[in-house]
Amino acid sequence: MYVLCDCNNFYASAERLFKPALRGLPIVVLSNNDGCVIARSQEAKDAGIKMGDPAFMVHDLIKKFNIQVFSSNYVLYGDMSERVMHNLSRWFVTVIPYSIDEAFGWAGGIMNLKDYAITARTSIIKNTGIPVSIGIAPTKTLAKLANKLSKANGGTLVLETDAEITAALKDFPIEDLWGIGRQYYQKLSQMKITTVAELRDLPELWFKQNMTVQGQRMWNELWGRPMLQLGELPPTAKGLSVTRSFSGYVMEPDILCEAVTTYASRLAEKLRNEKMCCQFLEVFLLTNKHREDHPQHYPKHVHKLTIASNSTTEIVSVANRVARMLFSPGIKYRKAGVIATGLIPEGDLQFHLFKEHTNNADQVSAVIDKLNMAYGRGTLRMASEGFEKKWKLKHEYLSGGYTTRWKDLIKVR
DNA sequence: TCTGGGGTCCTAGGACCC
DNA sequence: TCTGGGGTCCTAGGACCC
Repeated sequence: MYVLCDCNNFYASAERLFKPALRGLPIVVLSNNDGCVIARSQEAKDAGIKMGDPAFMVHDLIKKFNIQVFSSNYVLYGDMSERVMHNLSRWFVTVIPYSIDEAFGWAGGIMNLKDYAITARTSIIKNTGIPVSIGIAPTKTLAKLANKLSKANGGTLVLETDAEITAALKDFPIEDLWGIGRQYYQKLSQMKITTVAELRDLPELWFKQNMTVQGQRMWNELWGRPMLQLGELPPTAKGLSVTRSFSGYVMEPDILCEAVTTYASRLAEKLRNEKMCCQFLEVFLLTNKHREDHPQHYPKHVHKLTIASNSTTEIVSVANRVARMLFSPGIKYRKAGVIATGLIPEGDLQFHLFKEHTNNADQVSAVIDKLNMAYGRGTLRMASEGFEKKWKLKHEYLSGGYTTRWKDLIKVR
């Protein structure tokens, strides 16, 4: 049986955990740049704040209901996530994180699954302070569905028999099903299909023809036939990227390069963290797609590295060159990104037949990592990242690093 | 004025090969 | 009058996830 455990209102729950005075008050967490709402406590949902609402458009609601606003604090969420995952793996075997706030797992050979799920949930909540929900079923798709239903069922739900599964599908709205997004929802609505029970009764061929093989897999999973494996540990990423919006518009190549340098060096750090090198480096620029009155420009270029690399100096110099080439004067840029693909493990590096390989660049990177590990990120960095950082993200409502920074430790007394 | 960031998988179509 | 069949690789775009 597949298990899906997820954290309820994760970011909002994590913020509230370290500010107990906020218990019962509505909370929202904003995306990077304080752009839009990406997490809400139950109270904020009740107040009418929707997922993805731009912050400036819900300003009045925030005032009216005294909603507490936070910028996203990924250091805090990442650390809390690890704690939840760790606790979860004490109860279920092969726990595979699916996102920052949920994980799949396997439950085999357990006598009374329903009681077991309740005990596991209680323990995880007690140890982490984060409320979680647990769904268990014969396939991943059904486990996701059970998880969603569990929230109105005291936080756990086990679907074991065919009768239980059929009953669960009966009133389950298709738009809440894993794998049904906006487009498929619209298409199905036009066919007057509204519940998963109705969906499951369509012929298999329909899924293949209208929703590719992914839809076909979903259909089988709904009938209790597992098509999706738990996955490997750790799942090896296909690509890594760092992309950010600017706080304002960028129109000068030098400023743009400061930002791209910063993203590129973060990317190099991420690669080294994963012990991977990239063979390709893509750089892209973006204008504000919400403004129809501005000329739009979204150039991109993929550069093939002669030798795969994860060194800060190399990645930064390539990214900078490409960014300068893509830049076009008179355009108001809003966002830029650097993407590493063609990842290979550090150990499998293929050197150049005719070029001598020196590891100077790698030594520089090693020194950067060592100093930044000891004294904090950004202690040693590339000068081309600039000093003023006018383009830098907004983070007006950032909470503390309660679990990762000594000076932010909560004082009990 | 102000609208996130990081991913995955799949398909169609074009360019090319013999 | 009538112009094949079997591939590969790459890119763009569309759908989805949290």
